[in-house]
Amino acid sequence: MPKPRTLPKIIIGLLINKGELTGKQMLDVFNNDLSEFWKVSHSQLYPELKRMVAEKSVTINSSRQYSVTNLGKEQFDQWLNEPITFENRDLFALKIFFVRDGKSSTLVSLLRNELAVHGSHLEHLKTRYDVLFNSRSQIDENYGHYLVLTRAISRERDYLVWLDQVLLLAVNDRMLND
Amino acid sequence: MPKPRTLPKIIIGLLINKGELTGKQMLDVFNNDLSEFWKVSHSQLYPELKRMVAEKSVTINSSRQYSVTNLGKEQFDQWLNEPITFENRDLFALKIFFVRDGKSSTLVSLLRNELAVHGSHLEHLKTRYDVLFNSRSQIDENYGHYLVLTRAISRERDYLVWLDQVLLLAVNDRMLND
DNA sequence: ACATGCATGTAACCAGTTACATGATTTA
DNA sequence: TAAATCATGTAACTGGTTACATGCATGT
Repeated sequence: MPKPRTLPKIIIGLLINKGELTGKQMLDVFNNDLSEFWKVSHSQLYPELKRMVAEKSVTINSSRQYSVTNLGKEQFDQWLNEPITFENRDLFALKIFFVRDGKSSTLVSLLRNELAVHGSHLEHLKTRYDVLFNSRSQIDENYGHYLVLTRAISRERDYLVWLDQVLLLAVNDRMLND
Repeated sequence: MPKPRTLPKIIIGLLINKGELTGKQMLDVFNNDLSEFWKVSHSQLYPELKRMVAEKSVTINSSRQYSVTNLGKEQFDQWLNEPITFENRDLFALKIFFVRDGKSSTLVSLLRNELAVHGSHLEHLKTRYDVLFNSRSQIDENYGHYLVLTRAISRERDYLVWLDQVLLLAVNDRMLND
């Protein structure tokens, strides 16, 4: 089966958060707010919007502004709740981008899942490091490989710290407002 | 003009570092050593290898092992020395993967360039943060956006620290052996 | 010799880019 | 109203994926 399309979901997410938007306004969000994690060119966006109008997940009004339909909202909710696996992991940044409420339960479960996925990934990387680079000569003889592996480990460590912080905040906020 | 193909360069880089390799052996390197930064499926690799044989950047022997030609080496050297810009930045991890010598001048200049590129990118992100999120309400009202921006900033900070460390080591090693 | 598993090969399809083309709006 | 700029639209191409197909080895 073909892999699920994520661009439509992002478009709907934007419309849910920001209301009516033109294509250009969406492009601005993509290029300013989301560009670290997702890129969209206008030649990709406009045909996609046409398709989505045809599929009735969005509507377009006379001044070329798009709005999300109930069908679109359902599709988005379903997408948001699909579990993120290691292979899908790039979807995480997109999904949290659409979180409006810092103490939403969706955010907490997204964070917990992400922590689990990347925690075990870091373990895997550390194991590989111990196997491959436990002596100076192994490092010297595969220096490039050593570099990219240390980079990956450092990156994952930093990511986990960040995830932990955000999760802690979210959980505290939820407790305070119970 | 079409965007330059990088897969052939990676293949040549592997062959330069490891000598004769079969397709399967290359796939193993991709999936074990390089998977954090580049993915290749076998159905992409084999046709590419055929193309490269036709273009005479590699040769194949009777036991299906590939070797790099002088032409291939030239192409690789040229690619390695092409400057990396902000748009190209994902090439950095690939290029350093092929660095054999921890005190090579190529490594040092790659690192310096990467520091410059990501240093200014971090500045840009921090500026955006200051503009967008200087009050609690701005954070609360765009929490998802706040999250991805803090994530990007943290990631860049960690990356710069790592780059600094590696550069320091490389420079020290070069001085000691002068 | 055949069965099983692994390596290699190929074809159809899709997402995303580049390049080009048209509409619309602003400004001189 | 001409020109210029910006927004929208479209077509061709390509890198990469999925799915399917063939070769080749190894063990029984």
